Amino acid sequence: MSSSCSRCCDEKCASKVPIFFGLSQEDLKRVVSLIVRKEYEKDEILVLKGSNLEGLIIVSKGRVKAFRDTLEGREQILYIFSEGDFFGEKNLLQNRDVTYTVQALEKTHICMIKKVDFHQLFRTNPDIGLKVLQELCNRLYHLENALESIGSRSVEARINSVLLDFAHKFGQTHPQGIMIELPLSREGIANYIGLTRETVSRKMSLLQEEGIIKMVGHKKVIILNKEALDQPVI
Amino acid sequence: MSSSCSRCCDEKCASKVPIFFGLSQEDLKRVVSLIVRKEYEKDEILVLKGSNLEGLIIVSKGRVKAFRDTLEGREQILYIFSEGDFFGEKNLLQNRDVTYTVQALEKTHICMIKKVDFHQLFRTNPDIGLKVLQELCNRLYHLENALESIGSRSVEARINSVLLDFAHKFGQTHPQGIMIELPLSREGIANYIGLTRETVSRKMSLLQEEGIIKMVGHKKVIILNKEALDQPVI
DNA sequence: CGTTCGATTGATGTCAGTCAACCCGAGTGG
DNA sequence: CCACTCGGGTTGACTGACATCAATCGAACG
Repeated sequence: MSSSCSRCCDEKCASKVPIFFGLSQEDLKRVVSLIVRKEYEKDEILVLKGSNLEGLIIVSKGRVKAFRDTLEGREQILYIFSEGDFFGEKNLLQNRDVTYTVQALEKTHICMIKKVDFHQLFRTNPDIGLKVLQELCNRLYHLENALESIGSRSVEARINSVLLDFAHKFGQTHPQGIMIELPLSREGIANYIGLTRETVSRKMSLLQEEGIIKMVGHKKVIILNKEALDQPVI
Repeated sequence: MSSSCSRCCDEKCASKVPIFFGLSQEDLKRVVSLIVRKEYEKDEILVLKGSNLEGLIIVSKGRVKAFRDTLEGREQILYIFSEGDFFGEKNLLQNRDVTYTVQALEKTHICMIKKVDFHQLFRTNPDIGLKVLQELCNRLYHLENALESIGSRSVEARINSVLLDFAHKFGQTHPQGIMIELPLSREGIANYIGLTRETVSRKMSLLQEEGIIKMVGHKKVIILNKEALDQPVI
């Protein structure tokens, strides 16, 4: 837990996280000393909806999904958190229970800062509060966009927007366009945008036929024509 | 603008707003001195998507809707803000343009605090930052719920959840149940939950036939059986 | 090479959207 | 006080797109 390697990882973790950008060396060291690390295997549950979380959790490696079970029995995926993202902020300030279940999509490392420690940090470094505020604004922005595109009745628009979203978050430049390592299965994508896996499958096949994307196996996609995805679909 | 009446209204305004709860008398007075008031008639636009907003806007009387125009030409309503709610926070901290258009649903009074003034206030009263943080968490919570219910394919679930939402925000106790003064027309409700006005109409008629709600004119609804709306709908 | 689980494809049914007609209540003017 | 008008709300018939069910495929792993 406190070997020199994990410590170095901690520092890397802390410095990767936007909310700690701009901290002095000493402050950063203090943050690192407060961090508790943990690892999760694929499919492991990090937190369960309705449980009480003892702190703020920052993803330092890997990807997780945050979702709720709908009344119909589906999962509604709300967020995909990856390197540098954090969650658990609602519990930090208010004494709310977690409002979603978080599950690892792959092997994942996290850092946790306990509630009391964060409060302490917050008091001595008001800038961190500002950073958190900004990050929450970003998340609001993300959700507003998601709501707009899901509220949109056009299924194509939803698919396009989720592909662009993934390209933005996980895309790598590639000779033919943008290569995405998909964080979710077809079913996962379906649960993200409120469709069935079959429909997602069909629509993605269509996009491939049209030469807009190219599937590489099932877990990778190359976006060949990004502009086409941005076009308004009626 | 600074007659004794409007001043008294200002104080009422400031004290009604959760983010100013817990301020000392002097601080409250300072806030009041910074407030600029404005009034809007029904249907007037308060801010236009993409424009730049000079400050934080607090609704002190009336109701407004925040929406975006979708690619399909529909409005996607994101929020209904009423007494005590604020918006414009994204512009306050980051230099983002407004991400939605805000329009008055009825005659509305607002208070505005300029960006610089707010920053000043923020520096001398860090607690306000915490309050804003909490409020943003609430809004995240609201959007997550909205996403869950819109993402849900069940149309009934969407209608039920918007009715419960309105009951929570605008409901008055009534001998027969909860009376709601609807902030939106059928079309508005449809735009809120991603349906058509006809479907909203049909489903609400159904709910009335089942004895779960009762419509009073077109603008009021009494919820007779709140529990039924909470039931999982397949 | 075989097994397994996810992805795809096909056939069918259902339900919300669309278009169109009609209703109703509020406001207006005779 | 009633007739008229107008805009939102309701209702009906039809259509089409997505869900559903079922069969098949195929990639990834041992």
